[in-house]
Amino acid sequence: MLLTDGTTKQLHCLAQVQPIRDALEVVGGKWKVLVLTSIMQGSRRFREIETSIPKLNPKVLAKELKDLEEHQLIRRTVYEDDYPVRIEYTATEYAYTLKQVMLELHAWGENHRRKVFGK
Amino acid sequence: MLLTDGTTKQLHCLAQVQPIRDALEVVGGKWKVLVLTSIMQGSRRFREIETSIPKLNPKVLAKELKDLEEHQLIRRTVYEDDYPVRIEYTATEYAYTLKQVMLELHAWGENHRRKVFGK
DNA sequence: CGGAATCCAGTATGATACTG
DNA sequence: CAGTATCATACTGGATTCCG
Repeated sequence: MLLTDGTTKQLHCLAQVQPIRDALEVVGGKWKVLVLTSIMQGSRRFREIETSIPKLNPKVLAKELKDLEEHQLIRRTVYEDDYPVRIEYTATEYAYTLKQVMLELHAWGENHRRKVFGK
Repeated sequence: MLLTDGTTKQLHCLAQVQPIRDALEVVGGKWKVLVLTSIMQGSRRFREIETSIPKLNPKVLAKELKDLEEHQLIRRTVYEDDYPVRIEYTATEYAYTLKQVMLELHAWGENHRRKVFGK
């Protein structure tokens, strides 16, 4: 494709970057990765997740869980027959497709810390 | 390592996730990737970068540039001999180490859009 | 227990104008 | 041109309390 004028180039660039921004919207933010990891590591119940992550308060956790569920990364299951009703969160199969992304982020972040914050 | 008590497990989990959070802090946010990409694609001067990204205002751009420079992803060069003084931004070699991360984010984000926002 | 409701602070973002 | 100053607004994150 020929990119001779500024506008086309601009639109092209924006379109290219959009998927990256989409991905960042899903895993970005202060808590998403932490919450997801906690669930993947076996935390299932609201309180369990909450206490596994210092400084995380219930309001924020509630929102994070909703976001993650909307993006189909976790599943919320209600066990009605129990009393009091038991609710559990589990990671979906789909959540594990993030593995490569996480590995890359992890590797880069680790290296970056050494580089910028001194070894 | 034996993880028998909750605290140890919690700390372990936090430490593991920290690099990911570090990386997200660098490339996360609404504009970082856009600005960096624009520079990598050849925008060098402040105004050039600004006009290449719709809705981005100078105050925000100034901050993003500072952040990116602090993390050594871009370099700010002042050409004193010119008048008016010319200032140029270029991507560092180091910035290109983000390539794999970007590729993964891009691939996942593209797939995610198809999955969640319907094909 | 699993949240929702309320209130509040801090930061991010934005529009606009201005300066060296 | 390359920003900074100012003011306004939005969004995020947090503390606390309350409810079924």
